[in-house]
Amino acid sequence: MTKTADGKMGDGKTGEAPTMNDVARRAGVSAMTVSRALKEGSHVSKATRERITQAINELGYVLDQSAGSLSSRRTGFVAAIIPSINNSNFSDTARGITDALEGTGLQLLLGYTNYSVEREEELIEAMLRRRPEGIILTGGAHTPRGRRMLEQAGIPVIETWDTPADPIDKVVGFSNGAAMELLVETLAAKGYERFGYIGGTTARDTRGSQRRGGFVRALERLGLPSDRVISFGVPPISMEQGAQAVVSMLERWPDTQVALCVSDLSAFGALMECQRRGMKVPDDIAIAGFGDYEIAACCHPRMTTINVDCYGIGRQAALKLTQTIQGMATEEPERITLTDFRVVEREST
Amino acid sequence: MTKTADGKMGDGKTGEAPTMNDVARRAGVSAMTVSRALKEGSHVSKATRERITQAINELGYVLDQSAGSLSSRRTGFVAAIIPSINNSNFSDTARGITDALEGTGLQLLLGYTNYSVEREEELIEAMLRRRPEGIILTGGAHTPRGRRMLEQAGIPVIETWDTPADPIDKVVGFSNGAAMELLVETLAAKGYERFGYIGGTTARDTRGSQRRGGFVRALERLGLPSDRVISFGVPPISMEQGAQAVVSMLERWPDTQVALCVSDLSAFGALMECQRRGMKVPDDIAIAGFGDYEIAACCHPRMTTINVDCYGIGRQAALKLTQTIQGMATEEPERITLTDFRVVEREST
DNA sequence: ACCTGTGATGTTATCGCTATCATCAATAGG
DNA sequence: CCTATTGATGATAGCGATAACATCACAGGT
Repeated sequence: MTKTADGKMGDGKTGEAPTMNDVARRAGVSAMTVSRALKEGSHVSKATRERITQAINELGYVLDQSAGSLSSRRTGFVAAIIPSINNSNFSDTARGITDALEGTGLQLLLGYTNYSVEREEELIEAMLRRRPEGIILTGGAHTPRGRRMLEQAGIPVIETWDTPADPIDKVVGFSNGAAMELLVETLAAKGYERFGYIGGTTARDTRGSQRRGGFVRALERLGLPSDRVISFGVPPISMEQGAQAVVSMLERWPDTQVALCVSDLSAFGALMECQRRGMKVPDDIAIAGFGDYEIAACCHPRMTTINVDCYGIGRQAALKLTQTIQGMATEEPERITLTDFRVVEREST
Repeated sequence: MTKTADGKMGDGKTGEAPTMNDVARRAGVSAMTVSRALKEGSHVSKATRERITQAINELGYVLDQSAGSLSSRRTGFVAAIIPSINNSNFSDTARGITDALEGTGLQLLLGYTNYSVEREEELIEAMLRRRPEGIILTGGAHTPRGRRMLEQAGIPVIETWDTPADPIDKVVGFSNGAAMELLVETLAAKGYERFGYIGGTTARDTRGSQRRGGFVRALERLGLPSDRVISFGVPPISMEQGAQAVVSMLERWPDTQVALCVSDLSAFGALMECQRRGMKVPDDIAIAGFGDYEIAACCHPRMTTINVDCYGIGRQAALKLTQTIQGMATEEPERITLTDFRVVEREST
C-alpha cells in the first residue's frame, strides 16, 4: 500500500494520514507518551505536552479511535435505535441521551428503523459489529434473532418507551395503555360519552396498538361504547391521514363527541380538517392527541393531549447505561424505571 | 485479562465474547476462511461455509468490525452532521442519505449540532477520530479549526443546504437567498406591497440570514419597503416564537399585508396566533413559510411556502460521496450540484 | 547517606481482524 | 500428458493504538 496520490484531497498535504508514531518522532518522544498526552489525567510533563501538541498541529494529526478501542477494549460509544428521527418525540429522547452522555466520554450512534422490526434487526447487528458499550432501544418488540443478539452481546441493553412484559435487561418507559386509559377517564369525567379512536392499521407500531388497547379497556370499564375505532394507514400515520380518518369517522358515526388520536400529528390533521368543514372544535367535536408535541400547544384551538417525558426517557436511559457501564461500585441501577405522563387539558376538549 | 464474570449480562453465556478464532476452531478451519465466509464474493466452498455459519450461530458470534477496519483500512461508514434531528427538513435529508447508502455497505453515523458551530467542531473531530470514509455537512459555515480538519482529513467532504462561496470540496445545495427572492417576487406579482419578515435574532443560523438577505434584496429591487423585519429568539425559532413575533410585527406595522417567515414552523405559529386574534388569513394578513413541512400542507388555511428538495439533497450528497469513494474509474462527480426549489402557492396568501 | 514513593517516560506485547502471499488440488486447453 | 488457470484454503504480518510493566530521576523523611 504505497500508493500515495490517491487521497485526492483538494489541497493540503498529500500522502497517508499521519499516525501517532509520526507525531512521536516529530516531538522526540515515544508513541506511548503521545497517547498519554492525548488522554486526560495522565502524567506528562508540561514541556513534553507542549512539544507534542505542536507536532500534532503541524501534522494535522487526528487520533484514530478505532485502533485505540481495539487495544483498550473501549469503543467510547453507545448505540440508540429509534423508530424515526423525523418525530420530535423520539428525537427528544435522542437529545436526552446525548445530553446525559455529555462529559462521560461516550458518544451516541443513532439509527432509525422506520418502524420496522426487520430493519431493527439489521441495525442491531450493524451496531453490535461496532461494539457499542451499551444499547438503547425503543419498545420491547424485536425479532427473535435481534433479541438473541442483544442477550448475548454482553453489554447493558435498555428498552424504552414501553413496559415490555419480558424485558431483555433494563427498562425506562411507561405504559402507553395506561396513559390512554387516563385520558379517556379524564374526558369521561367531563361528560363525554361517545368516544372515537383514530390510529394506524397494523400492529407494526406496538405503542400504537397499546394505546388503542387502553382506549377500549377504559371505555369498557366505564360501560361506554368502545367500537368506534378507525384504523387508517400504515403507522406512523400522518397529519393528512388523520384528516382523512376523521372524515371516515364522522361519516360512520356522525354523533361522535370526541376523537382520540394515536398521536398529536394525526390529531392535528383531524382538527384542521374539522375546521375546514366548518365544524367548531370542541363544540361540534372535541379532539385530543397523544405526545404533547410542539404543535399541540400552538395550534388553534390548543390541543388536549398526553404529555410524555420524552427527553427524560432518554436522559434516564443514558444515565442507567453509564451507571451500569461504570460498574457503580455500590449497586446496579433499578431494572425498571417508570417515567411520568399526564393529561394536558387544553381548548380542544 | 482473565477476569471473566464481569460482563454482567442478565442471563445467557458468560465469559469473553467469542472471536473469529473461536469460530474457526469450532468449524475446523482457519480464521482467514471465516473472514472470507463473512464477506460477499469470496471463494469459500459450500460445505465449509455451512460449517462456519453453524459455528457462528452456536457461539453467537458477531464480527468485530472495528478490528476489521483497522486491518482493511475501511471503516464502512460515512458521517453526516445536521443542525437538528428534530427538524423534518434535515431528517428528510438524513433519510435521503440513508436510502442512497443502502446496498453500498456504508452505514450512516449521524450527529447534530443544535445550530452551533462550536458543537460542530467537536463533532467533526469526534467523527474524524472514527475515520469515516466521507463526511456530509450542513451549510458552509465552520470554525477555522473545523475547516482545517476537514481539509486535511483526506476524505470527500460534502457541504449541503447552501452554496458556500468558498467550498471545502463538493457541494449539494441551493441558494437560500435566491429562494426567498423568488417567493417575494411571486407574491409581489399578486399585488402585495407591504411585506414583513420574521426570523431569528443572531447570525448563528446562516441559512436564516441568507433568507433574510434575499427578502431585503428582492424588495429593494422592486422598490418596496424592506425594513419590516422582526428578529425574535435564537434560531431555530419555534412555533410559539413565530406567534409572538407576528404580534410584535402587527403592533409595529399594523398595515402589513404579508408576513414571510424563516421557516414553516414559525409561520404556522404566526398563522394560528392570527386566527386566535380573530384575523382572517389571507384576507386580513397573508402568511408564507419556508421549507414545505408536512404542516404547511395540512394546516387551515393551507400554507404558501417554498418547497426544497430536502430528501434529494441527502440522496445526491450520498451519491456523490459513494462515487468519489469508489473512485468511479471514469471521472470525478461535479463539484457543485444545485438542487431545486419552488414556490408552492396555497390558501394562506 | 539510605530508602521509598512518585512522576515521567520507554519497551513490549497484544487487541481481532484482513491483506497478501503461498500452497495445493482440480479443471481446462492444446 | 503437461502446463496454465482457477478455486479453496492456510500462514504470516501487520493495521494504529493502548495496557502493563520496566526504568530512571528526583524529592522527602529519618
